[in-house]
Amino acid sequence: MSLSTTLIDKTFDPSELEARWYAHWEASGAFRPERPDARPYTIIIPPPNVTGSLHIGHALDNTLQDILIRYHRLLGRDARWVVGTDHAGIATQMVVERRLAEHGQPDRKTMGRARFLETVWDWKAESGDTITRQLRRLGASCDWANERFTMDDGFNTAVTKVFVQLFNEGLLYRDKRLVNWDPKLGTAISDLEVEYREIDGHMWHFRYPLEDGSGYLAVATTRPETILGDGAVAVNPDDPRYTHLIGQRCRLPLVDRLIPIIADGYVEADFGSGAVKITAAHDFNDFEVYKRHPDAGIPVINLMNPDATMSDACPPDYRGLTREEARRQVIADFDALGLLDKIEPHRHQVPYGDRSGVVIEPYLTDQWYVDAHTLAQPALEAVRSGATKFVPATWEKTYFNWLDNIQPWCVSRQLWWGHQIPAWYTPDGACIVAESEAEAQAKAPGVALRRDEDVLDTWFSSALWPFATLGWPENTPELSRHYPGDVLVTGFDIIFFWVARMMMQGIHFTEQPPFHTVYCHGLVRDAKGQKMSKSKGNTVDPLTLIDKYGADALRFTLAAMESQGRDIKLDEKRIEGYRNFATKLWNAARFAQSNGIGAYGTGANGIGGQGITPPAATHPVNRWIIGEVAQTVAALDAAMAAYRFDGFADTLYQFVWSRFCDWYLELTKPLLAEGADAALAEETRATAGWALDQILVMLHPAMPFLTEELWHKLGERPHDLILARWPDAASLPRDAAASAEIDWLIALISEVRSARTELNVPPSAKLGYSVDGASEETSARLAANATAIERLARIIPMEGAAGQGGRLQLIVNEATFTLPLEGIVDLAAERTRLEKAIAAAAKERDALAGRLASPGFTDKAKPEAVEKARADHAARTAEAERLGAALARLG
RNA sequence: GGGCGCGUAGCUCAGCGGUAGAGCACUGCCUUCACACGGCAGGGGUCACAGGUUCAAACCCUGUCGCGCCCA
Repeated sequence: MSLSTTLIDKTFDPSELEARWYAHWEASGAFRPERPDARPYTIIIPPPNVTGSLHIGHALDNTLQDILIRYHRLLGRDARWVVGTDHAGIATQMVVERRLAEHGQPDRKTMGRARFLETVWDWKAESGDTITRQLRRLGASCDWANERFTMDDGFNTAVTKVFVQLFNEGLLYRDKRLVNWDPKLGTAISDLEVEYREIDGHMWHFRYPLEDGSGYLAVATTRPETILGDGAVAVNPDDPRYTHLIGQRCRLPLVDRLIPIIADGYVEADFGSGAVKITAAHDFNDFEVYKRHPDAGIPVINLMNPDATMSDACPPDYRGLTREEARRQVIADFDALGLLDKIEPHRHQVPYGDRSGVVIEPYLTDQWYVDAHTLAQPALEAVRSGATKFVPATWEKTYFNWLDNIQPWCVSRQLWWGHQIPAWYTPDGACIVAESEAEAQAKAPGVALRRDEDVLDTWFSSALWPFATLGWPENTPELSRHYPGDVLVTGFDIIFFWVARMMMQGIHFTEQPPFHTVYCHGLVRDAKGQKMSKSKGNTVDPLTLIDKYGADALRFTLAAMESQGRDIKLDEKRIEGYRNFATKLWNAARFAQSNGIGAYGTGANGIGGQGITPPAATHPVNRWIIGEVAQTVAALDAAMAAYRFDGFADTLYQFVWSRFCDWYLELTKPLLAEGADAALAEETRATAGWALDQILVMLHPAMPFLTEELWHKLGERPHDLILARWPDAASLPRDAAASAEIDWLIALISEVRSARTELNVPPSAKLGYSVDGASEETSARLAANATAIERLARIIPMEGAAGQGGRLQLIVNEATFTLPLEGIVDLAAERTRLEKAIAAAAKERDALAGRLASPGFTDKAKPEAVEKARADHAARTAEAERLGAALARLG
């Protein structure tokens, strides 16, 4: 591609230039320039699912990260955005299994583990670059050259080492506990993968005959099928209805088993019948009760097979039935025995697998657990001490709450796709944990070993992402340079998944928290505020939006709407508006180019195009815009330091459109016109070129494509914009006198325009004016800015005083401007206009007077506030007086 | 049941102690030599409600009402 300067086209086509620039940046290594002496700046991407595709939440998350990375790269930091994808165990395995079914191929079990895994790797190879391609469309300037994957060899080494070390430290162990079992997927799943749905169910009341034949105990349950596994009945110790039964036994119908009646505070007397069946193997609460009563002899009976059909532990009649069939059968059998007391409608929470959509079964199995409670303590301390900060800080509470109550973390999954657990079993059931089979074998010479078939929870490996991506467990230069990272940018909904686990493992294995800041953004919702979901059909595809409006417009929209974690209601109108903004800048650059304004410091003077130091401008408008740039840079720096992406975008929007385009370009048109002072024109072209360059740099983090294109269109450059230098606010000159003059000029022009419109003066009519009470400074300014005033306000000075007829009068500071409008102006309309202005000034004057007179204000308020009130009061008083005089002159 | 957050212009949202802001939408005018994806000007808010603190409250405190989310 040619980087030579060319004329800027009349139309701006985002798609063409986006593809061109992205390829160029990536090929030229611009995403990670060699900066060995610079301070590192590191962001670790929350790795997207390798077989997923980019949704609008990713677009937000990665836009924010890219803005941070590009900003810091422009600041000269050794910026690195570590990128890669997650193998996403369950999700990916499900996708592949579904594809096999769709294509009529043998299922997983039929084809066997080895062939199935080959199929998954094939699928990963085929579809795995979809999401990374989409990230590129967005403009994400990641370090692709070092892309990682949570199942690559290096990761496998890291995962194995972590597993073995935690095991050796006693922080990882095998245990038989209840897990959330997904009978459809045939695996344990995380608490976080369980969603509770409100279901209209029933509360069945059954009669359990007392052992001594003295009657029945009514037991209420929502899950009759688990009666077959009951090991006890519990009542509240303070429930007078049942105290006499505590310690007795009752006979479990259908099973004909005697079970104890125990007392436990967990039972609520006024819920159900006040007597709760205890099925330790199928209910989390019941399991806790069981553990609290070790002497009660409560049996733990696993009623189900892994697919949730009834197991051989049930009486013969129920074996092989599904959960649902068993429920119906149990109810019918109780009814037949006359032991069904009553059925009440009952709305309750039922756990469902968020991926499989089936009811989750609390299920007693052998699994591997991590002692999360122990690992959580340093992770909590890191945030308490401020070593890691949440932005906004309110999310710390969520983090604390979750880690404070964390349970042992079940890390084994009955899947094939994932890191296989490095544990081997001897024929007599002994378990050997080792980094390799050879090592395991060495510990048990001559014994046949069988490897644990299960794999690790995806989050077990994701937790290592911030350091394993940098080469850990090797002590690589990359690791020492880029770890810990600077900021993790993620949705608040993922604090439990990502943040907490990365903090726990990061601190345990590297002794440092993996990032000093966690920025949590909100969810992207549709324009009505509904959460987007495929089932609702209200999702928006970021790629479609990019096609329609350009990546820059989408990025800018997401940044502008991101205000510290609040959810974003995405309205396409907003994107359209920022597309218009991009077009505005494009046209401004086109205008600049047609006026001989180009890359600052290139061409004849050839300073090299760095454009850091502004030209030594003499004209107030040029000195003013340099000061405005300085102010803008400072505001942008402050916004970035505070992670205020909305403030960053808004500052740019206002500066580019409302300052640079609306005023600077308009005010300098006369200075560039034919016949204007040549030296001044040259100065103005230089200043405009410089200011435009700074705009491109400042806007680049948010709109990288458009700005890079214009950067090159405007002149020969020694380097791409992506590698330019961010302006230094402190070193830019600010001229208070020039600012005051231009502010005055803008106020004057605005006053005139406003009055003209109000009095229906035709826009084309050029009016004469005279001025009274003008200070020397104002007179000088009027003379110096005569051309701009004529052009933008369409008024020219006239000889002599105004006559007695119709006239338009306006006040700017101390001066009164009179525009005779004999026959044109409607006297009544002008009177109304002046009266309105007087009323406004008087209202403020009186309010200020009231405040100044009120007791306490002058001695209790801050001196600055008092001073400002006095100054404002004086100004409003004078304004009202001058307007009053003007009204009097109308006659 | 516990916790968090939100109610500011028609819409979407900033502002969080010193005279109410932005974008979009709306109204009027403008085929002005960068841009109609534009220019100029304008209308529109008792900042949910009720108390309190303060010289001063959209902003701090308490309560009420309405909405949302998370955890159990």
